[in-house]
Amino acid sequence: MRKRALSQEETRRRIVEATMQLHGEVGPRATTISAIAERAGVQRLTVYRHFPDEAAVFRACTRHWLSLNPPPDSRSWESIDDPRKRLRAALSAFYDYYAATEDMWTASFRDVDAVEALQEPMAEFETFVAGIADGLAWYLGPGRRKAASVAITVQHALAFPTWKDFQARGLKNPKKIELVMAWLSGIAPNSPG
Amino acid sequence: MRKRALSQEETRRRIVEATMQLHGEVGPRATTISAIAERAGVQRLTVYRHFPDEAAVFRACTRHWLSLNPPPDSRSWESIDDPRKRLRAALSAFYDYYAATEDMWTASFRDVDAVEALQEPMAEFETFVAGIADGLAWYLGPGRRKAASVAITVQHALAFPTWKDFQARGLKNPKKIELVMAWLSGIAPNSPG
DNA sequence: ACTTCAATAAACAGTTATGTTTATCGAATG
DNA sequence: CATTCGATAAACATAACTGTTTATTGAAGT
Repeated sequence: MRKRALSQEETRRRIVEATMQLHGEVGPRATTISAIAERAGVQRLTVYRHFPDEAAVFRACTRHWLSLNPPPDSRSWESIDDPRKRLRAALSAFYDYYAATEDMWTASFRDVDAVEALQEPMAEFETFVAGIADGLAWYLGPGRRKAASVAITVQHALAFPTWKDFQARGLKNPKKIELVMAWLSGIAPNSPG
Repeated sequence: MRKRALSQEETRRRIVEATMQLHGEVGPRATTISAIAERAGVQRLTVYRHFPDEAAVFRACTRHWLSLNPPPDSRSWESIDDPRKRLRAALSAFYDYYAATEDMWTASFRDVDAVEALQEPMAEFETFVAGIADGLAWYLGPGRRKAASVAITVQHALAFPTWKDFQARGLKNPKKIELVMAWLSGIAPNSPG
């Protein structure tokens, strides 16, 4: 059992790949098993042979897509001491990531309420982002009185819909970062860094 | 011809009302003619008798909903001379409006790409908001160098998705306004007002 | 009283999807 | 060379929804 298992893997891969494409193009909500089978060039029954139902395909798709498009790794900016430079680095990493993965995140945020299988990974991602934002905000070290505003601003700045709004208003990524930094200087003008 | 025309009007009203409810609850995309008929307590054929197709029902629904839920009127803050107080008043009006109409705007922003009949009114609303934002930003009178950042910040602040994000992060409306004002003080700290 | 016509009731044909069953093909495996 | 089994092919039953047709009912209009 070698070639057999390989070609089976290959079929499965084609199904997951087709699902990924459709999720990016029409969104998870409008992605049907029929369309997946057609796109993958297999029979509908073959999809059912590999996955019990739509939710299972979606889960496999999410896993695979995340392995191909890993979110920014906080280690890449943790070595930066200056809190403002560190925040810039993080914003830059996230905004580049969003620019490269815009279609999928647009579709996912739009469809998350309607597609049950999407809710857990999306909630996990939002928790991940919020955690990073809180860490970055903490190192900005504003007074206790302003900590909440700084944290919320950084959370808001790191969120995909905010990037998307900036993008729609014609801001390039560097300008987006400058804008967020300017906002923060209005809240905590005397913060270190 | 009196009672006849009235009861016909009444039937039409019930259809439009049912459509409005469904748009707020499940969104325009998932609102079917079958569901409208059922909700309105009429036969499906009766809906077709009043409206040629789904798009026509949606147009009538949009018109009626906007007449029941008119967006903020700029006249209510134009008399305020202080540009920052004026901005606060406008933000307050929009944020109260969004709080009162959250469901409909959430569904509309989510479904706009998928529902053709929604695109024109949504584009019109966004143009309306952007125009108000630009007016408010102009009166803040920042230097030429910072005018764009101020305008984009005010546009962003007045947009529904921004209100929604603040809301999801637990900010009450007054806090939302304070946050936006703090952001602006970071861009144009020496602006008049 | 008689007519008009808005709305009901019930069906039709067509589309698109789901999930399942049965039979067959054909290349990899032993 | 015979067998295994992943994939094909084609059908079935089920479910929603669209848009249309035909016939009927019953209150409003004259």
